[in-house]
Amino acid sequence: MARRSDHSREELKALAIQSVFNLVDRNADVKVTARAVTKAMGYTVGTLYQIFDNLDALIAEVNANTLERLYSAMRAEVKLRAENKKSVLIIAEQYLLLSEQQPGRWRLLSVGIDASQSYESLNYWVESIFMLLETQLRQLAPARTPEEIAIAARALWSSVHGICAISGNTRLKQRAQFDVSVLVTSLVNTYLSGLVLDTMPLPQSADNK
Amino acid sequence: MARRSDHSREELKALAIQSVFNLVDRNADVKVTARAVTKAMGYTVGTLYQIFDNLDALIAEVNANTLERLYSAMRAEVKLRAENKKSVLIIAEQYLLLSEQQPGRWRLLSVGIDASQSYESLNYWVESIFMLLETQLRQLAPARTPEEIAIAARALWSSVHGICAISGNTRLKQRAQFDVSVLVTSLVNTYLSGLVLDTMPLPQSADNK
DNA sequence: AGCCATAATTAAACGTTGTTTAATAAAGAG
DNA sequence: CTCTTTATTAAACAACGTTTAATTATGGCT
Repeated sequence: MARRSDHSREELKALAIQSVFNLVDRNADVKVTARAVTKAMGYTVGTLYQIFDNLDALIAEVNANTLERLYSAMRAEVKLRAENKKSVLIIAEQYLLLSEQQPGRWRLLSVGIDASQSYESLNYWVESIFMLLETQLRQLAPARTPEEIAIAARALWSSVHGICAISGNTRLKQRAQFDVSVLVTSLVNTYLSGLVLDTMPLPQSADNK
Repeated sequence: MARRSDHSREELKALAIQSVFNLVDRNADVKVTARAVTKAMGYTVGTLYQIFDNLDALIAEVNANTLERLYSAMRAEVKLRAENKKSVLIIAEQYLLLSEQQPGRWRLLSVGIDASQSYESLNYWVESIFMLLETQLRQLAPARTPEEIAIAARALWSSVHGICAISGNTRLKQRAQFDVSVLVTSLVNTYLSGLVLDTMPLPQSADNK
């Protein structure tokens, strides 16, 4: 059952990524293990290490793929429903949609963010999303400086992620638990109101180490 | 080297928790493993399972301990510096302080939140912090309904956590990275401005799917 | 065609993890 | 002093990421 050369190295990479998607889409809580992935590919575990340096590298590529799709969806929705609804809220809702409708992919992304590893491809798409977000923030609050806009974008992104991470994972069997979308909407709307209405400037980054 | 009965069951529990603190305080990135903890206690691995159901149960107790200390610190600082600075910002800064000055304990808490397990003791202290936060929010925005206050508290808590989680772990070697405290301050101040100034009500939880 | 070097694939192994089980050794009761 | 009980340990288990050695197929060469 050895050597098939059915797939080129690039095909194997894509196959591995697709296999991870299949695994976590079928069961969001599944452990994405090296043997499980390669078995789903129709190979044995060793093959993974001919394609990737290690399992984390594969997960990073998967996450980059997820972020790319997320970015495209955000961009498309913003273009489609411009003037209709606040664009920043649309962007946030797309992130929320990912965490709700593809929880497996989102969970992979969520733990990957903490992984302390900074992979190139990952950062590229995060930066892209930041740029998209900053563009909308600039339109919304033209009085703010570029640095204030950059800070706002990062604060918003991290906040929406935090809401999804805590309220999404904490089992909702808890009493008086609020829907995640309510929290996200509240955060974005209220923060944006403050950004537009408040005359006090945001703190300068000059005082950071 | 067997049976010492030097410690009662309760003492062993406290010893285990303290050992975990010692481990992560010495090195925030260390893997908290069953064998490492019991070795630090002066016992072998099996002893852990006579005290706790499993390793996660120990970590949950550690996290409850961390949250209790955090709650006390928040409460003390709010009382101490009342009228001086916005109390909500003080509360947020205490969370930030934990993540910066005791990163090991914070990391344990951070991954524990995603653990999908809801331990009693953990939830108790989270609820306590929420109540403290809601009290301050009520004073700050008396016009808001109790539900709006509750939503604001959860949105703020999750957001501050998200900022610490993303900006704290992503290696700051990144260009143009902003200090975590700047992001937290921006988020809290701007959100609070919106909460006070904006006349639009927060979204009701009735209109969500 | 047939052989050989090269490379892909696998099987097996290593060290480490959480957890369980059987063996050991200490403490208290009679 | 012996016996029962129980804390503690040593050893084992399965699963994990990763590495190594053994296979097996492919493509080039004569």
